[in-house]
Amino acid sequence: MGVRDTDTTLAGRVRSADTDTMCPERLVLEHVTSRWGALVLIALLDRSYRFSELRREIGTVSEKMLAQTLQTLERDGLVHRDAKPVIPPRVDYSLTDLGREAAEQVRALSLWVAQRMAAVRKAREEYDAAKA
Amino acid sequence: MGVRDTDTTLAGRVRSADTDTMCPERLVLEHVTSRWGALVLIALLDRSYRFSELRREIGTVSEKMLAQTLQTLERDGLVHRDAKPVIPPRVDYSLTDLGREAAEQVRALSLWVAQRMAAVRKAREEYDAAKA
DNA sequence: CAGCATCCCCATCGATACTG
DNA sequence: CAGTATCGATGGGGATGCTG
Repeated sequence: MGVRDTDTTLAGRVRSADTDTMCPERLVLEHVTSRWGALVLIALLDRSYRFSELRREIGTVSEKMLAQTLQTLERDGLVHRDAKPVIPPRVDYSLTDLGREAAEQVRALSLWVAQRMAAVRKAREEYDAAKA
Repeated sequence: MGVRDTDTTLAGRVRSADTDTMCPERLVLEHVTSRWGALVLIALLDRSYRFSELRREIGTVSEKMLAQTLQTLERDGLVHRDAKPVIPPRVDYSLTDLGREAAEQVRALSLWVAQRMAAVRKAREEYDAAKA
């Protein structure tokens, strides 16, 4: 998940020039369904979180990826960042109205996957069996 | 994403997947929201497609990635592959009932993104302006 | 036509160290 | 506490060539 779209590398220029394959809608879809993006959005549906709280809640995300994910979601207007001017620093993250809409969609999709997981597993077994 | 009673949120599920790569739910979510997976599912909502038709319809997908995507979706029980024993080969791809459910979720998410794209763009401009 | 096999680049992500 | 900076390896995926 790229934080900046103004990247001047060769790959970046090629990609941003190719609006057919990497349309902006696709990028947003990627931001909300990406590994950490989805987990962050779903977590924030419950309540707001501080940075480290979120990190513990998700459990396996690196500091770097969490920061990057939150910045991307904030830039898209899905997450609100509230940095309080205190020592030690305290930053609260919450969903915007837009972000709540996105998070609910993502949660619905996640719940669907969970509900249908048994069917998927069965399909896989049959597929693998038919191959052998 | 599945919620076990002993673990109300996300951390435990991801953590328990450390033995492998990630939890199976996450993998399925990735299959249906991946770049080519989402496009394939949405295309197949309209009608069944032959391999090359699908390739032209999506426009920028490589042969390799389309084949790979279709196999993954077929293995998950979302896509049905109908290979007719004729020369030259003819293979039709269509959605299973399970796949149709997934495709509708993905389409809903895509439509939401499209609808809210203006708001996202505005949020980005404000974010970028505030940074400069 | 509908793929599979191979090579290889480089973007993504984890790990580590550092800072206000 | 809440990040930023840097580096290395891992693997996704495009390009190409071949097959039934």
